Amino acid sequence: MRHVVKKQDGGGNKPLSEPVLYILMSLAEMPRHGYALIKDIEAVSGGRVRLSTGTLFGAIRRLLENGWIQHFQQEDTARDKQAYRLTAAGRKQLQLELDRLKQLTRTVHARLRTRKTET
Amino acid sequence: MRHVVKKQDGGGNKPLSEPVLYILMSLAEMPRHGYALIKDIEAVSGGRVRLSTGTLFGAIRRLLENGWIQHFQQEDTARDKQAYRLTAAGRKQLQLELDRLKQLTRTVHARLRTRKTET
DNA sequence: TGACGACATGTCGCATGGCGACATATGTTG
DNA sequence: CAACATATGTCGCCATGCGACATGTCGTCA
Repeated sequence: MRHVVKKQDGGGNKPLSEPVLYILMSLAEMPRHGYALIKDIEAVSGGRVRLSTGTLFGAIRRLLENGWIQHFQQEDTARDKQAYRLTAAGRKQLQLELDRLKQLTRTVHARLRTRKTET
Repeated sequence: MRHVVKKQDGGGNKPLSEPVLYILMSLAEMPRHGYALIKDIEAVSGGRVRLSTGTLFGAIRRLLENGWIQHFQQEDTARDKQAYRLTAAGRKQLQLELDRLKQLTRTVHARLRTRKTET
């Protein structure tokens, strides 16, 4: 008997993880498939963020379940490429995260200079 | 026989978790004990971030091991309060995280407006 | 032609970490 | 004294990150 309570996030309080944030960010520009995401994220982060496929496809599955991204059919779908695109909900989440990030940055910045005690 | 390879982070590439970031931020202002951290973080985040003690003391233990914070003796140590203070290393990490955050914010901001395809 | 590297998608299992629930004790106040 | 805030800590579940492995295609170059 295990009532596994779905941790459904109604309020949307928890911060996005770095992989998720980068994926949404990448898709905000244009639809991409998995491998392209890895390459783009590596490029846009200056080589610092390199997603492993384990991370990527796990995150993609959850994002699809969330409805933050969805499958996207490209006209020139050459091979087995499955592109994804950001949904309106996903874009909204990204915007919210950006706001959170800005707020956080301001707060940290302030705290780093308001040192009250010298040691 | 399990040679558990210490994931010692030489480069310092991974982002700080939200709890850790807030703890360092709070201690950047002044030394505090555990309970005071919880209260301060809740206040400074506008009530959004409420650390559970499970999260807090786990994080504190790791931060002590890292050498990013250390015990701090208050003169008026009334009871069993154990205060912590940020070390130079911890302050440096917080500064690095701030830089990372600023960079990230800029990038996300840019991507959210450079939409290349309309759907 | 065969080998190699880039492209592309996916699974598995381990370690880490967040967090709710619980346990305990003291100080404060109506 | 009852109730609540202060204060510190543990335990166990579960979600997630991520390296390792598996598999297949495509282009190209010796």
